[in-house]
Amino acid sequence: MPPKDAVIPRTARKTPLNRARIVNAAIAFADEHGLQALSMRSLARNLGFGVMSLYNHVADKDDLIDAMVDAATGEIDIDTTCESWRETLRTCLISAYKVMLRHRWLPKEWSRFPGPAKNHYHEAILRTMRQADFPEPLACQGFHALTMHVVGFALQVLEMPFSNQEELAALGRQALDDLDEQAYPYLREHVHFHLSGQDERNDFKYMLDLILDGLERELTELT
Amino acid sequence: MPPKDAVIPRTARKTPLNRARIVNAAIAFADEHGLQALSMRSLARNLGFGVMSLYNHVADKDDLIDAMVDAATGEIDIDTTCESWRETLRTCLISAYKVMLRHRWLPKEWSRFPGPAKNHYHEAILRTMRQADFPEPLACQGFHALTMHVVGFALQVLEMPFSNQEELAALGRQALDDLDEQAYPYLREHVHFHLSGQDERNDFKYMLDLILDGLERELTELT
DNA sequence: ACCTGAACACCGTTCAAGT
DNA sequence: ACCTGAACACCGTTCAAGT
Repeated sequence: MPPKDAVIPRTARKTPLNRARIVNAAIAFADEHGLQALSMRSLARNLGFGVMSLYNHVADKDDLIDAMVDAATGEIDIDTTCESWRETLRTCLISAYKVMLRHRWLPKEWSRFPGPAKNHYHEAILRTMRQADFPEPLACQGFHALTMHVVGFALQVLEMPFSNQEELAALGRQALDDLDEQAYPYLREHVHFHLSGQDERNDFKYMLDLILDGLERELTELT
Repeated sequence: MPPKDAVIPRTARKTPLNRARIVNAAIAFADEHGLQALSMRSLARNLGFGVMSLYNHVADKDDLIDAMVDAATGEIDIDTTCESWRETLRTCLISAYKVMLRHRWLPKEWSRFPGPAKNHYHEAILRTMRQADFPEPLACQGFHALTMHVVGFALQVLEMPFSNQEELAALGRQALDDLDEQAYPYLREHVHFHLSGQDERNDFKYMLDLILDGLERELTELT
């Protein structure tokens, strides 16, 4: 055991940097503090390196964010062992939705040039439908309806800046108080409806099943 | 007519700044160059004022962007003269979609704390359904399905960084070339399908009508 | 009331120099 | 091959001073 302040040989002082370490640290940082708080300088400090060290593994900040998006997208669980096309899509999309909630910065960055993980995810959805004999136009329509639902719903949920149930209630009442009764009676009713907890029909899975119902109906009508 | 370089009295040299002028200039700038190119300094230069003049009318950049979002949202046409709830919603949502395409930065900033114009827009949608005897849960579901479709579809369309048809084709072929045939056969097929122009089922209005169909069906089943 | 330049504390990134 | 500090050209915003 070396004494406390032994001089560690320069080369062994710290494990060397690499792309994956940088990307993971960036994701962890953005998960905790938000993507807009992520700077190259703070990230480097966090890793114990000078800023410019990052640029040996990453072209620029944009390249870093692209890599973050693809790494997070890779967390989507693609289970190919399900019995039906419906179950395959359901589990895959629910997993995608959970990834979006885990990485709250992801939905807004979703519309970047697709990396391999996103291609893999999209391929899986399309393959599932085409191999279940969806005609091409229906597969295309289903693809867009389903993928849009995931990111659209995530955006709509995350748009409210709270994390737990009490915060939601507090913010909801605040919103209610801010809304003029004369000008926005139906909006007030809507907020009140959400606060009352009767809106099970409006959660992610319920509306996902509605889309799947529609696809199933169209598919059986065709055969 | 004063000579070319007559000294204009200081007080009349330029029409004074105000919030609306700043917000409009910011919107025009963001429409042209993208929101990420908008800086307080460039905006002020554009208006012919010093940077700090802006802060007499705007709390900070965030306040400015909030104002931009609400001003753009105010461009949504809310027509209350339609004959049916269906036609009212249809025209309103198509108008909202067009606004999103006109201000390409808007969808990503949509999830900000709602201003009066957004409240007005949301109120109109909810009022239309409730006054057509939609029960509260169905109105809530329809509200979220419809509003999500507008911003979700806009995001998905704008995610492709081209503006005209030729660019689309060029970028599509590029995307095709980049996709490994072995790894992504179905994704290649999908891109090819879009390029072939057979995807009329996947435009904004077609899918909007699908949602409206679903709501109409549920409404008539209930009565 | 409205405008302003200087100054501050930050950015991302280039470059030339280190090992 | 990987790391680095100094420097550059930008940010948003505070402040104190002008009219």
